[in-house]
Amino acid sequence: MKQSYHHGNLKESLVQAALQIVEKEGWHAITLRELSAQLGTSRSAIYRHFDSKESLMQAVIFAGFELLENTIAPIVHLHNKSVAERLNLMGHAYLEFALQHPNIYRMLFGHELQNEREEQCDMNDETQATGFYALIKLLTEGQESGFFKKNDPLLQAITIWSMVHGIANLLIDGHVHIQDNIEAIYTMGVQTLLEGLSAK
Amino acid sequence: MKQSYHHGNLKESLVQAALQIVEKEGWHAITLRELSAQLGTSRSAIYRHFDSKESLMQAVIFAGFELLENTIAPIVHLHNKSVAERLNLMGHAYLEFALQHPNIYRMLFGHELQNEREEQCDMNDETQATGFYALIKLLTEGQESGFFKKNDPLLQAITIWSMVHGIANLLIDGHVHIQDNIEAIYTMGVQTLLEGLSAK
DNA sequence: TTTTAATGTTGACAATGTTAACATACTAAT
DNA sequence: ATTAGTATGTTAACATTGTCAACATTAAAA
Repeated sequence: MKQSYHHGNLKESLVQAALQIVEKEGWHAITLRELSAQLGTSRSAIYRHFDSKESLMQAVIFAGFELLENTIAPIVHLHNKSVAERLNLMGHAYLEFALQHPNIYRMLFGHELQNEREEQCDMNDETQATGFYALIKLLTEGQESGFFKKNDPLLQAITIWSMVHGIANLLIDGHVHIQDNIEAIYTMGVQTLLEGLSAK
Repeated sequence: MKQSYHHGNLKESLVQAALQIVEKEGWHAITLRELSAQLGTSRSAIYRHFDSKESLMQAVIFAGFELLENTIAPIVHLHNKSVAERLNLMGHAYLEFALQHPNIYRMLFGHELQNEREEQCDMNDETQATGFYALIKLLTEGQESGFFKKNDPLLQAITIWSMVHGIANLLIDGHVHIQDNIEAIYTMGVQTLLEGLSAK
C-alpha cells in the first residue's frame, strides 16, 4: 500500500522502462499509455517530466548510447594489445552489441529518430562520439607505426565503420541468412578490410 | 465531370500514389485516408483491392524493387567491360540509387517492413534477387580469371554488399556529414575492398 | 432481363499523443 | 506551525489513424 501520490523517481523510471521496451519489442512499441500503466501512474504524468514523446525518446537514446559506449570504451585502453588487435576487438564488440541488442542498435542509428538523436548528441564533438574518434586515433597510430597505408584517417575510419555497420544491418534486418556463419562473415570483412579482395 | 462511381484503375493508382509519397516523405507518411482523398475515392475503397495497409505496402515494396532492379540490371550485361569495371559501375549505381531515393531505399531494406518484404519476395530465389546473384556470378568469373582471391564468392558478395550498404546507410541516416566528399568515401571503399588498408 | 459479382460509400470503433482544467503533495518563507 | 508557492499527478476530451460492418452502385454473366 505504498501507493503514494508522488512516484518519487518517475523521470528516470520512465527512461529505464522505455529502454526495456525498446530492447524487447523495438522503440515503436513504446506507448505513453502503456508506459504509464506499467509504472502505475496516469497517462499524462509524463508531461511533467518531458515536453513530448519525442523529448522522452531523446533521453532513451542517450541511455542507449551509454550502453554502447560502455561496451566499446574499455577496449580502446588496452594498451598492452597491438593497434590491430584493439581494432579487431572493437569491431567484434560493436557487431556483437548490434546482434544482441538489435532494437537498441536500430534506435541509435536508424533514420526515424535522427532529429531526436541530433538534439541530444553532437557527433562532431570528440567527447561525445568517443568511439569514432578513438577509431581515428588508432588508425593514426597504426599509420605512424607503418601498419596501415598512409591516408586520411577520417576516410579510413568511415570505411571501417561502413563495413561493420553494413554487416550489422544486413544481419539484423534479415537480408543475410547464413545460419551460424556470422563469425565467418565478420572474419571475411576484417580480412578484406586489411588485405582486400584482389589476388596477389 | 468524369466522376464515375468506379475508378477503373484504383489498384495500380494506389500503388503508384503510395510510391510517390514514399519518395517524397517516406513510407511512414502513407495514410490510407489521405491516399484515398488524393485519388478522389473514399477512405475504405482500398479494402476492395488490398486486405490491409500491410498488403498494400507489399505491392509498393515490389514496385520499389523494380525501380532498383531497373537501375542495376543493365550494368550486369555490359559484356564489353571488364568484371572489375562492371562491379564498380554496379556499386556506384547502387549507392547513387540510395542517395537519390533514400526513402525508397529505406523502405526496401529497412527492418520495419521485413514481414511485408518476405511475404512479397524470396531473396533466396535467384530469379528475384537478380542483383545479388549477378554479383556472385561476377565474383566467380573474377576468381577464374585470376583477378580475385579464391574464396567463397557468397562471402565475398556479402562483404561487398555490406560495404556499400553501410556507406549508403551512414550517409542517408545522417551519421556522416562530409559535404561533397561522397565520391571520396566511395572511392576509398572500393580501394579498400580491392587492396585493403594494410601497408605493403 | 434478371441475377450475381465487383467496386465504392458512410458510420462507427478502439488506440494513440496531446492539451486543459483540476487535485494533491512537497518546500520554503513568514 | 501556517501559509503560499511549486512540483507532480489525474481526469476528461480531441483529432488522427486503420479497420470493419452495413449499405449503395455499377459491371458482368446467365
